[in-house]
Parts: sequence; structure tokens; C-alpha cells
Amino acid sequence: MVTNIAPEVTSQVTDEALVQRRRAQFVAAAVELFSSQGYYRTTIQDIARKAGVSSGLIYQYVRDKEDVLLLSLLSVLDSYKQEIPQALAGLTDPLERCCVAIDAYCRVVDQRREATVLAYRSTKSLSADRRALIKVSELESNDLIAACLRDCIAKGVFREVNVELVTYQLVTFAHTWALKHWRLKELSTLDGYIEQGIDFFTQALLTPKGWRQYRKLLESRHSKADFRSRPENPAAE
Amino acid sequence: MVTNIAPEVTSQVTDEALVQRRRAQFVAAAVELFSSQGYYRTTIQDIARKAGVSSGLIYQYVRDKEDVLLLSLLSVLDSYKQEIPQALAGLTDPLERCCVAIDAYCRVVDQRREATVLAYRSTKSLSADRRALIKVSELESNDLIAACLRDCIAKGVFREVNVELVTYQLVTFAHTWALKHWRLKELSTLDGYIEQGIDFFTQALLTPKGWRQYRKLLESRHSKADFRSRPENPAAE
Amino acid sequence: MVTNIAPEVTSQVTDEALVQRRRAQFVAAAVELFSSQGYYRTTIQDIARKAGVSSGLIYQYVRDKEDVLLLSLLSVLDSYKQEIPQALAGLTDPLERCCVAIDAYCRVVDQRREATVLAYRSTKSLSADRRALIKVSELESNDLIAACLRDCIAKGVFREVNVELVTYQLVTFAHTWALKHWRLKELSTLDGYIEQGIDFFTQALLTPKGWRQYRKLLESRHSKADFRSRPENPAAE
Amino acid sequence: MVTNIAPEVTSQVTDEALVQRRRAQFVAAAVELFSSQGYYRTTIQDIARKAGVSSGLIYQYVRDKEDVLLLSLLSVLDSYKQEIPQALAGLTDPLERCCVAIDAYCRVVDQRREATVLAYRSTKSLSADRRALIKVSELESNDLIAACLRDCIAKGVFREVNVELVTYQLVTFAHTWALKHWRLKELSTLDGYIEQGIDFFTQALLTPKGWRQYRKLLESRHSKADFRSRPENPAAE
DNA sequence: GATGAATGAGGCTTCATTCAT
DNA sequence: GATGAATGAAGCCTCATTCAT
Repeated sequence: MVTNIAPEVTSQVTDEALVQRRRAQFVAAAVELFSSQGYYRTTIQDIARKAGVSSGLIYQYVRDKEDVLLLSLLSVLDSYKQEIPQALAGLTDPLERCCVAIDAYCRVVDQRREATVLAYRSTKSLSADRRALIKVSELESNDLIAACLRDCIAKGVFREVNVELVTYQLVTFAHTWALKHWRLKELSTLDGYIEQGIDFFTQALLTPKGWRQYRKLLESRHSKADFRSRPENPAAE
Repeated sequence: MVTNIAPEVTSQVTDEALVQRRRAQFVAAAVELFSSQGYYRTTIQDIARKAGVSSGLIYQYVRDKEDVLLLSLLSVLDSYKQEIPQALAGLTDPLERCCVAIDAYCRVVDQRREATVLAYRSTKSLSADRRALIKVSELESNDLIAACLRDCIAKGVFREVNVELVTYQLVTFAHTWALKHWRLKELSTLDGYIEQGIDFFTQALLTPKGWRQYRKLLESRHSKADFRSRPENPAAE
Repeated sequence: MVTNIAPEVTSQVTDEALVQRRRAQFVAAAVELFSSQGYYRTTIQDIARKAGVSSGLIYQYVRDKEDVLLLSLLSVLDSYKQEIPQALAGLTDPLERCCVAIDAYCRVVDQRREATVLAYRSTKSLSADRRALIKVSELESNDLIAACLRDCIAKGVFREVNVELVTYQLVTFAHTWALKHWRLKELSTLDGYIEQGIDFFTQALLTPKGWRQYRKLLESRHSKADFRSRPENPAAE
Repeated sequence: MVTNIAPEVTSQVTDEALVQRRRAQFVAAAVELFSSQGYYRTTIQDIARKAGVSSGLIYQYVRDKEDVLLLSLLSVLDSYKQEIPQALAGLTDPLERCCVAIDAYCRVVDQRREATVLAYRSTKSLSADRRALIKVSELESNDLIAACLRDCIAKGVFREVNVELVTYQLVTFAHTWALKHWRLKELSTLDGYIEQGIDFFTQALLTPKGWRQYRKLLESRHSKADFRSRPENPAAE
């Protein structure tokens, strides 16, 4: 887990490896507690207890409780930035990359559902300067999606749209799975949600040329719109 | 302002009209403070001061601080449920109603931007039973959008899609204007945002038949996709 | 007890009389505790307990613990400013006034011995802006002494000396009774200490003309250098 | 620097020379920090950092934080006891010795102004048994002054006064330069302060016989009452 | 001998809630 | 009905001290 993203959060402890390990330990406990009880209802004692250390120790690694929140939120955003590139690795077709990116985003969000909600709840609890770090990180992960869109447009697969605005639609779509899970889980499975979303977005964005590629893409997939399962040997199919 | 939506919130005061007036007074102050500082950073004293009453008085009208939050969130959701039907009043064309509903939703959200963010931040701070009331209210306002969608589908203007899932896309689109305003305001105006959104959604949903109606609709409007300005007498144009 | 000397110390409570009463109550407890245990070893809980109130209440009347210290120190300095003029009331002879002022100063210090030590121990624990208020108050009480000196010099009773420097010698003489009481009490009584001091200072300051007046003054007193006991009717003696 | 004055302060380390060196190192750092920030606001970590050692090491040489304070205060008092005899070395005239002692005392205090204030602030923070050691040390340095006084009286230069009481006047005079420096520095230079003081004290104490010697003494000095600059060869003048 | 990470008790301060007026 | 002074529980954070390395 990345926990030195924020150089502002400085530690009294000098051993860098230890700092990484301890922070990861605290953040793991904190994300869980913040996610389930909320930031304000979680005490430093709670975090210390769950992390199996004394409360004082935490203050050797962060300045204050808000620092713990900052590191926690950054670790959540960071997990997005880890998963998406990993899912895209080796893929070259712009349209496929775009669909896989959305798929991957939705799946990380599903895995870290509570943490995703936490980001929406608690970012405003940060001071302005700390919040700025979150914004930077958010823009970076947005850009993973935006790059896929731009590529599709450049290749004539998608029509010319405002990339950043559409990026927010895609990102928000992924987040919504977490934010409205209480209702969505009654309406659909995650797979169904993703399938419906990709259907919707492609419908909104594909050019006629793009449509031909999209149909080919679907054929090469085992099941429609399941962008996890890559054909092991597409040529053989 | 509706402040007796929640029958669970009972008052020690018997005069019903007074209860309504006082609650509206507290909630107005509370929404403002919760929006700007957050729920936990706002004290009952703050609210009392801003409302121009004593802190003790608040406890004659609510059981505890969480009740104030509940009423505040309900009042925000309620404003959505007020504005959308009002914008739709007198309109009969399904496609137009759908576009106007989205337009209206985005505009209420814009007017109550901070309050919209508040709903995302603080709903989870409510106890489960209170949160259930919020969910009911949210479903009700969602249904205003869903009804428009269903109508369009029934009339063959939109293709057959999962109405509730698409509803969440539309609702989330409106909310996103508030949630990501720090970035979106640099990318677009509210009008541009709405226009782009409606363009996106129609593209995703319209049937060939729907397309013909959509083009007609746009012609009858003063400017493309500005669904506020209704032609006074369309026939005359 | 004066407890609104410092306008910077503002209260959340509006009733001015109550503010005065409560602060006096807290300060009385605080001075006693600070004097015996020191500022840092005394907790707000200690003060609250001794004052018979809850710890939270104190914070309705002061901003923080340092405010309690400020008010405590001001109340000590204030007692000097009360006692000296009172002792001087009705006296007109410059030399007598000077001796009585010293006598009175030593006696207040004796009565508030621990509190006087407190002022030396804890003034530096105040923030610079609060310490400035203490300095102003100290200069004011110094001026009570300085005025007597100036008068004596103007009347030719004392020789021309640097008034402010000598004032510090006199003031320090009084304070030393408290500061070094652990030793001085073994060397002398308060009366003896005062007598010796006045003898010392007059020796250092009197002009030949002053000497004549000094001898007359001593004769009119019941016992040498006891400047408390004023002859009821000096002419009768 | 003397740091084994207090046999009660025992060390876990056996090498006596090392103990001396380490303690001197800690005390130097501690005096500086205690003087500027106060005892309670200074942490052991602060001292360790400034001394360039680990915090744990300090506890190999003292029992607790109060021991550090004790050693610090003793080192301050000790510097008085070093300077005064050094200034008196070689002088035999009782009156001159007395004046030089006062002069020297004021000058040490001036050099260690903050440390002098520290002694007043923090002696009462010591436990009774530790404070007793301070008192002993204080009496010892007082005795350096008292001896000069006694000598002057024996030689008929000063009148018969209570030596210990007057000693406190002289000692306090020196300390006051530090304690009230915030004000005194606006009223006088150190030289002016000393000159005024010696003028004052001689006035108060000299016998007629003493006066003759005093005038001779002043003549032999380069500038009036500057008791630092000894005439290299008085006979030659 | 020296290090510095770890402990955990303790204190200041806040604030929801009560209740006498 | 309204006030606002009073309560006291609770949490963040500090820091003297210890101890494994």
C-alpha cells in the first residue's frame, strides 16, 4: 500500500521502511473503521486497538487524526490507480481498452465499496491543503479513463465529445455502484450493472465505424460484455 | 418547507403550526451550517445562534442533534421533489418532459449545491431507521425521473432499457454537478453541462422514431437544448 | 476582586454580574492551587472541584487555562493596587506616605505570600500578549511607590535619585519577603524586616533636611518604624 | 561545570569522568531550553536533540526529568560561586571587595539573565528534598557577599546592620537586573544600574570613616564606580 | 554504553443535553 | 413556550519513561 504519497505527512520516525509498514498498518485499520463508522465516530484509540498498537504510537507517524484520514483516502484512490493499468496491460485495441477500463473501475469500486463511499463522505472533512492532494490524485485516476476515451476518438471509434465531461460520467457510473449499492444490489448484479453501463455508453459514443469494431469485440468475448475474461487465444476462436 | 415528513420526529410542543414554523427556522440555519462546515463541526449552539433562538429551544422540537440532520436532509430532498414537477407542469410531450426533468434537476442541484454535497456526506451519519426515511424520499424523487423515462419508452421514443438503472445515471449526472463542481466549473458552464448531458443521454436512448421527435423539439426551442425557455406559443414560430 | 481587567478575556456568558462572580470564584480557587502546586501541576479539574463547579463551566468564562492564570495574576497585582492607596488615605506628609507605602506593600505581600511567589514563577508561562497586560499592571502599582518618592524629592526630603530604579529597589524589597521567606523568617519577623528596610532606605535617601523630618516622624509613632499604628491624636502626645 | 554537587543524583554509568562530561552536555542544553521555554514546556526529547544524543541516554545519567532541572539550577547557582571569588582574587581592601563583589554579581546575572530568571521560576517545581540542595547552594553564594559585608563592618567602614538581611538586599539587587530586565533595560545600562546601586548601598551603609575610604577608592578607579577596571599600578597614579 | 521505537496515563477542551427560572 | 447557564462524558494529543536491540 502506498502511504508516502503525501510528503506533507512527515513522521518523527526516521527508518523509512518502518514508516511505510506502520502507516500501512494504521491505514488498514483506519479505512475499515472509517468506512463502517465514519471518520468522526472513529477514535484514535479505536484505530490503535484494531492495529494492535498504543494510541501514542500513531502520533509518531502522523501529525494528527486528519493525517490518518488523508492517508486513508489516498490509499483508496491509489487502489484505483493500481487496478486499472493492471487490467489494461497488454491490450492495444482502443475500444477494448476503454471497455476494460470501465469494467475494471467498477470492479475495484465493488471490492472497496465502503471505502469508496468513505471518500465521498469524508473528503470535505479535510483541510483545504490536504483536500488539494486528494484532488490531484483524483485527477490522475480520471486521466486513466480519459486517455482511453481520447484514443477511441482519435481512432474514429467514438464521436467527438468533451472528453473530461464524459470521463466524469464514466467515473461517476463506477462510483455509483458503491454510493447507491443499497438500491442497485436489488436491481442488478455487478456484472449486469457493468454490462448495462457499457451498452449505454457505447450507444452514446460509438460512430458507425466504431459500431463495427464493437460487434467484433463482443464476438471475441466469451460472454457479452464480460470484459474480465480475455480469450486466451483469440485467433483460435 | 416540509418538516413533518418524518412522523418519528415528535415535538414537545403541541401547536402544529408553531412546530412547522420553528422547525423550518432551525432547518434553514442547520442546512447552511452543515453544508459549509459539516455535520460534526456544527454545534447545536451554532444552529441556535444562526436561527436566533436559544439552544434549549431546539430540544423542544427535536429529540436530538441527529433529528436536526434528518430534517435537514429531508428538506434538501424535498426541494428536488418540488422543483421537478413544477418545471414539468403543463408539458405533455414525453421526450420534452424527460429533457425538462433533467434540466430542472440539474438546476435545483446547482442552486443547492452545498446541500446536495451534504446529503452525500452525512446520510450515513444517520441511524439506520432515520436513513431509511431518506431512502424512501430519494426513491420518490427518483421516480419523477423514472416516470418520464417509462413514458418515453412506452411511446417508442426511447429504446427498451432498464429504467431504474438509467434513472440512476440521470440522477447521478445531476448530482455530479455539485459533487465535482470544484473541477466541472473549470470545464463548463451549467448550461453547457446540461446540454452535453442531454446530448449524451438522448444519443444513448433514442430510437430512430425518437430521433425525429428530438430534432423537432430542438427546433422549437430558442437555443439548442435550453430547456428552461419554453416557446410561449410554439405554433406562432 | 477585579476580574474584568483584561478585556481580552471574553466570556460566552452575557450577564456581566454573573461573569464577575464566577470568575472571582474560579480565580480564588486557582490562586490557591497555583500558589501551592504551581500552574502546570494544577489541572482545570482541580480548580473546578475546589470552586465547586464542573470543569466545563470554567470554559464558559475563559478561553483556556492560560486565561485562568492571567486572571489569577492580575488579581494578585490588583490586591497591591488596592491596599497601598488605602493605607495612604488621609496622609499628606511625603515622608510618612513613603514609609507607609513601603510598610503596606510588605504587609500585602506577607498576606499573599504564596501568590506573590506565583507571580514570579508563572508570568513567563503566559503568552506575550497576556504577559503585556501583567507588565502594564505592574507598572501601575510601581507608580504608587514612585509617586511617593517623587514627592519626597520634590520636597527636598530625599536626594535626587533615579526614581524608577529606586522604586524597583523598594518593590523588590517587598517581594523578597515572599520570595525568600523560607530563609528570612528565620532571620526576622515581618515587623523587623520592614523596620530594617525602612531604616536602610531612609539612610540611603534622606537629605539633611529630610533627617529632621524623619526623626520627628518616628517620635510621633508608637513604636519605631511601625507605620501601621497611626497616632490617633499626635498633638496630645 | 559542576554536575556532581548533588550526590543524590546517581547515575547508572560508572565511569565518573564520563558522567561529568555527559551531564555537562545535557545541562547545557537543558539550561538553554528551560530558560527560553520554561521547564514544563521543554521535553526530554528537546534536550536530547539539542545535546545531540538519544532521549534514552539521559536516563542513564539522571533518575528523572526533575533531576535534570536540579542539575541545571545548581549549575546556574554554581556560576555565581565561580565568578565572584574570581573577581575578588587579589583584592584586600574590604570596601573595594564589597563593591567588586556586587559588581561581579550583577555581571554574572547579566550574562546568565535567562538562567537567573529560570531559578526564580522553577525552583518550586522541585521536590522538597531537591529544593533543599538549591537552598544550600544559595546560602553559600549569599555568604560570599555576606563575608564582604562583615569585613566592612569589622573594619568600621559600614555601620552595624543585620548582615543577612542586607545581603538579601544586595543579592536581590543583582537578580532584579534579570527579573525586571524588560523594564530596566529601558531605564539604564548595566553599568548605570550597577553604579546607581553601589551609590545607593554605600549611602545606606557607610560610616563617616567609611566615607573617606570610599572617596579614595573612587579616585583610584578610571571611571566612577566601574569596578571591573582595576588600576594596573595604583601607586603610579 | 547508546539508541529510539513504543507505551499509556493524564490533561485540556468541546459540546450534546438538561433543567431551573 | 423560551432561555441559557450548567453538567460531565469523551476524545485528541503529549510526553516521561522503558526496554529490546
